[in-house]
Amino acid sequence: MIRDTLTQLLAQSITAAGFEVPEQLEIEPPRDPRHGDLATNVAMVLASRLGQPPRKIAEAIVAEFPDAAMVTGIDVAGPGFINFTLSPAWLQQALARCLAEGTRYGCSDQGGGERVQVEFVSANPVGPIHIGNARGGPYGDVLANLLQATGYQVEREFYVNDGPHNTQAQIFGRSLQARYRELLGLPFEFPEDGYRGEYVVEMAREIIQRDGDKYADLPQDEAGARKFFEMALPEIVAAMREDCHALGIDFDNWFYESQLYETGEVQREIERLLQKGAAYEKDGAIWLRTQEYGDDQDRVLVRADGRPTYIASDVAYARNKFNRGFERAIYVLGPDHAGYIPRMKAAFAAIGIDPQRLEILMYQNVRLLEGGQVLSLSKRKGTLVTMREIVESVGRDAARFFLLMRSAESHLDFDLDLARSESEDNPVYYVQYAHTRVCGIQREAQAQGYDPAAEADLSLLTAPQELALLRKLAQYPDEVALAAASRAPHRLTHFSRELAQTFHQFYTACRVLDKDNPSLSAARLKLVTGTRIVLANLLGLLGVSAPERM
RNA sequence: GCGCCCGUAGCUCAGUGGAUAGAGCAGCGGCCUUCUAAGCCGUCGGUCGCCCGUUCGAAUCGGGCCGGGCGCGCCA
Repeated sequence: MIRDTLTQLLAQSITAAGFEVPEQLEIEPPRDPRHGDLATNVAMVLASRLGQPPRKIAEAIVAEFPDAAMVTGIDVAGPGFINFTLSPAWLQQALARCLAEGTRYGCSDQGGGERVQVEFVSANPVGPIHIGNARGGPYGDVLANLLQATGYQVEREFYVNDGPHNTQAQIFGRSLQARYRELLGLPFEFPEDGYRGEYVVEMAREIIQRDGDKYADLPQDEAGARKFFEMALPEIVAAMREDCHALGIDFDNWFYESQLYETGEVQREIERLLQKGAAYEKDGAIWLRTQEYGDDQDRVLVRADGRPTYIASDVAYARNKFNRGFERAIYVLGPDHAGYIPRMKAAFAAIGIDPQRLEILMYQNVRLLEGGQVLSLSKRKGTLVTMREIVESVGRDAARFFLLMRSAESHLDFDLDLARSESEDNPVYYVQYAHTRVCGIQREAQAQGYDPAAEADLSLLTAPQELALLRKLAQYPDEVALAAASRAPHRLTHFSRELAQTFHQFYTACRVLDKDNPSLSAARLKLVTGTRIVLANLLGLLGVSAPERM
């Protein structure tokens, strides 16, 4: 990559100028493109250590900088920045590389084949996936795509909280049983904090259609509720799978919490913790010493009535993940799990899992806007907006793009009207339209008899808009690497808009197919093909379609 | 009360300790005889919530305050 090569050359010239190379040598694209393609602050860093004027140091370094074909200009600017301008020759070479690598352009092997599991969505199996969980879907999915593209072996996992002691499953089972009895005209009691969504009534109706009043005699207690939950579970999981699929998300593995109980892993983990002294008994319950590892208090592992809490199965689950050979486990969690993070980190430290191998990423809430109003959502009233409804309302492409536009730690306003609008305002169309225009040019070129495989003289690409587009294409691999490393899929949506904009500007300024200038046309066609490759790769990472016509 | 996240243009948000803080939308004014105008160009718009500190340099790091969101169960 550009940066690596330049970093080496820079280090050489720093040494040649008689300075010590700082351990962190930073070369970054400056915010203002007028300051060149890449810039370093190394002279200022050295200046404060040596007590010399930064510009003087910068000039000494620049004087030692070897001639390199890739760089056309090196300037000392501002307080002491060294700015590099990449030569058109280098940019043209980057395009050649892009054309050669095709769908692989932008990929790297920095992950070194490390096995990573990304667990995301993992909504409680008590109903459809709603918008609160939905944001984690595209986020986890695109993060997984990014890691794959940068050389990791990635597995996507959905954790199904169907454990026998899950309180939410209990409440859901009781709600379903109540609806079932209600429909049959039997006496029933609807739980106070029960699930009031219409889907629960429909599920009860389906059970009656299938099995009639077969379950009328089941007691209205924990066991009865559990039975109803288990009856509904396959259907709920199937629906969640379909909902995710509709958003373009397909998990490699659906892991069931109940499995951890069936295999005895939860029990074994509890015993191991007691033996190690990481857990202790108090007030009839078993507590995990998470406070020693930074939690604000110890946490109950096993309730006084003998039933383990979710922490017990989560700890067993974490060990299970690493036993399956993953070197790194990434958790993508919603904002309601904020308090869970220190707790789980402490728990994992207590069981001896290297916290370095465990990453917990959190995203913030989504607010839905429609007609300029914030939609108020309530689980109690059953007015949750589901992921399925979003996809059906705005389409998969817009749903994914909009959910990915903001950084995860920032609250997200999802404007349904804007996402639905097939207009210039919609950023998804802006990007897709660039791809469509590329395809239009290629169609026209084919009709006019251009040979897409023909050699072209890329050195003819020197117009400002051509160079700007070349720069953008050359920048792409660094951008993918950065988005992956900083776990920031939203960078891709921003980059895709920038690339689309640069292309639209090129399109407006530079006529590609010109009968009077066949060699320039051939070169521009290569640039257009490169743009198509990067747009398609980018949209592919985002899981958004790249249409040939709109 | 404690913890996590956020506070940047009228709105929604980018911004890796660097240079004159950016984009989209909204507003105003232009551009279709040519590969799709779902596009392009110009213009207006800022005490980066406030204060103090660290630094050669702070929207960015630290402390304190103010404002908003979320979380603080032997629920998950």
